[in-house]
Amino acid sequence: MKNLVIVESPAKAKTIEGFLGKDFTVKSSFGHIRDLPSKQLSVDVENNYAPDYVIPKDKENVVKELRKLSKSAETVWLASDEDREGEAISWHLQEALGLTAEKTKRIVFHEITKSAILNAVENPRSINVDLVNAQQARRVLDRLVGYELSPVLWKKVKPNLSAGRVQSVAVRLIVEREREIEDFNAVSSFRVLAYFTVNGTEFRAELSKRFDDLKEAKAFLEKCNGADFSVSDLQKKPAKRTPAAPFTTSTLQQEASRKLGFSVSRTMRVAQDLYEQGKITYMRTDSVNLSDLALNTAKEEIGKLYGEEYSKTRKYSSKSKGAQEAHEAIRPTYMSVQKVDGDAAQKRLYDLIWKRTIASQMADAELERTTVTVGVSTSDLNFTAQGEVIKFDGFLKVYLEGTDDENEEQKGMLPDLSVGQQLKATKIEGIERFSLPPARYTEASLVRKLEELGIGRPSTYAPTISTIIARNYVVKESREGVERKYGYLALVDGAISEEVKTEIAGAEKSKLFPTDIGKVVTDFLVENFGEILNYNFTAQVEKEFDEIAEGQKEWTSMIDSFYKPFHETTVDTEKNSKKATGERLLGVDPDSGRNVYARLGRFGPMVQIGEADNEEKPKFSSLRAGQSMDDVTLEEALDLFKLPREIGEFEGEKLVIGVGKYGPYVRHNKSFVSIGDEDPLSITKETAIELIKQKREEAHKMIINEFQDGEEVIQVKIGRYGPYIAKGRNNYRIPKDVEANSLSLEDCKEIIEKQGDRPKRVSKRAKK
DNA sequence: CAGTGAGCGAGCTTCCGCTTGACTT
Repeated sequence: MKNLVIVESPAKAKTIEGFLGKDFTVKSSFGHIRDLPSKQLSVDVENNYAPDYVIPKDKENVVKELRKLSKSAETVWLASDEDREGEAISWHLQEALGLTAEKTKRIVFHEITKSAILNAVENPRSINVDLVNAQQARRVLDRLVGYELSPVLWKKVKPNLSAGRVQSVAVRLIVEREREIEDFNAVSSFRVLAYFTVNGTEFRAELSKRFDDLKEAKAFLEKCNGADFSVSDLQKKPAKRTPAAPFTTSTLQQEASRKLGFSVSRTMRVAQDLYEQGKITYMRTDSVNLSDLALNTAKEEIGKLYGEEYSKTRKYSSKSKGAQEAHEAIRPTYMSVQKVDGDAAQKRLYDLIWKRTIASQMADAELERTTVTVGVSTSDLNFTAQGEVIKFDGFLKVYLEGTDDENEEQKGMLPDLSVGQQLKATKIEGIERFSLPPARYTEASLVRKLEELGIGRPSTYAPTISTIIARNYVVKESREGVERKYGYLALVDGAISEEVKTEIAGAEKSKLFPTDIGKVVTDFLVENFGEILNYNFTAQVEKEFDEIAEGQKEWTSMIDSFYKPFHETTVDTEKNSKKATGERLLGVDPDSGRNVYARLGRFGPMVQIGEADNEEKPKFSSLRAGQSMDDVTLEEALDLFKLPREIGEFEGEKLVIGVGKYGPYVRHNKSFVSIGDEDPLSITKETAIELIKQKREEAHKMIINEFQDGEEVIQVKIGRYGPYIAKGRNNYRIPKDVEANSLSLEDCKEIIEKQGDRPKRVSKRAKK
């Protein structure tokens, strides 16, 4: 073999191999091939921060193969991405494969086109050690922060917690937003709207002033009664709209969330599928740049589909802070492919990417914006209305970026009007409106905020969200709003009516809420490790990484000046700070006269009666799902101690209501049945029995077939992942090509036999 | 799988960024 080319992604390897011809073998490293082992710190803080890199288990085979191939190759071309991480990947490859400088060449390209790759091969260089060192600094800093902070949390808050440069700031954003919302006081005011009809077209105008209360609004409506309305001013102004830049990872996640309702991880999964099928370019990128080839084919396509006048070639440049620009923007591989085969999600996401990319290369939309002012004969106040007419649709023909602002109103067309024209108001309304608290984060808007702060990378946005949810710092939830009353006035046909209407306020769909744990951990970290929790921390260290990359700074001395004071703080905090429990005194238990607290315990949020250092031991109870340490009342806390309770007998066995790890339940003869939304304090015996019967029926429905095999029972059942065979405590997969309904006892035994002696399924508790 | 929360102490947990599959009851 003459040439071995190593890239990061296997899909990329396949494409490039086609460009390079048969003298080149192209292989993938599947990302990083060496890393710090996760079991230990693996950074020698006594010895100039020497990192201890190892080849992880799941990369052993990759490295083995690359080592073999590189031995027989004349030249090894390291073609990982041209950013900090990519440079480090090349360096680790060189080290791990034992490559000599003579036979190794480093090449880079930003777009996967034949000319870009051939050009890269013509211009090889050697590995940029400064850039590698910047990556080592990044890696070592993250390890030191994560692996020194997390153990402090285990000691001072709760085991199994984690902290890090990225995740802890993400949680802080959510915690602080929640507190802004909690502290928010809605102010109401009266908005006045007038409806006019001209030549059969109705339009709505809003009074330039809002009134503080109903009385003022009513007084104004009384003035309007019998007044004359006329157009006092009419302004027409041309305006234009410009298309959004092509997709990056972050903007794709935001648009897929707004328009398709995809979670951040779903978007990435579907995009990965499209990428592997060669339909789109790489999906983890912070670049908005399009290759010349893409610009040209987009232009061609737009001309063909919509006409030359719709085309406008635009080059975009990134403005985001940490952008490293190793790839192109996310775009269709072939601009001429308007639709793809695949499942619905793939089709929809591709459609979004195609439209966004095409629109980014289209002409501005030209509009005419009209503002009309309507005077009132009995008042100095005016009504105004805005209308918009599209003169040339331009990119709007294809695509308009979504918005997160739920209150944005669509501007429609206004009828033809002239100054001085008399108008007749068909209706004038006074509506009480409330100011809105800041919006809670969605997954996608959190990603946007993190990107804005330069925190995290395209490959980590989705995993970061998974982590903070897995640690139970944050929950993604929908919550029902509450009914709110608002005042409403209407002036119609010379009479003013007054009403109190109701609306639903504060409803949330798939938003991120902090948990009690998230709040306690954030408060603890902000108090003790303010530097790292600072929103600018990443930006600051990034600046230093850049200096290292430019050869102006030594990476170990940068780490040293960070680590020395940081380590001292961790030691000091471990020694001197009290346990962080978020304890709150709720009041006094009337039965015992002892204090009742809400606090965070080893197993999560709980309430406690009495103190630990008292003679009488304290009593404890976990909070229930939906309850929070911040707002649980004394009464609710005392209710928690009323469980478990007996509510009667059924089939000669006791019925006991309790609340466990998986929510409220009724226990009957060793079996547990979830009671769902029923209140465990008031559920009746009849309801409980009904639920038990339902559960029995459902369990019965799961059984497709049942065989007696001597002493044992073998069942064919239908579960979440399709049909399976159950014997004793063990479950067995049914091969894909087998019809579950037609399985005989012999068939089942054969399948069980084949899958063999699997380890007996044991509960986690039993293992312990 | 429906408990636990004091104290004792062993042994466990943990980061961010680069990449894909294997596997699920």
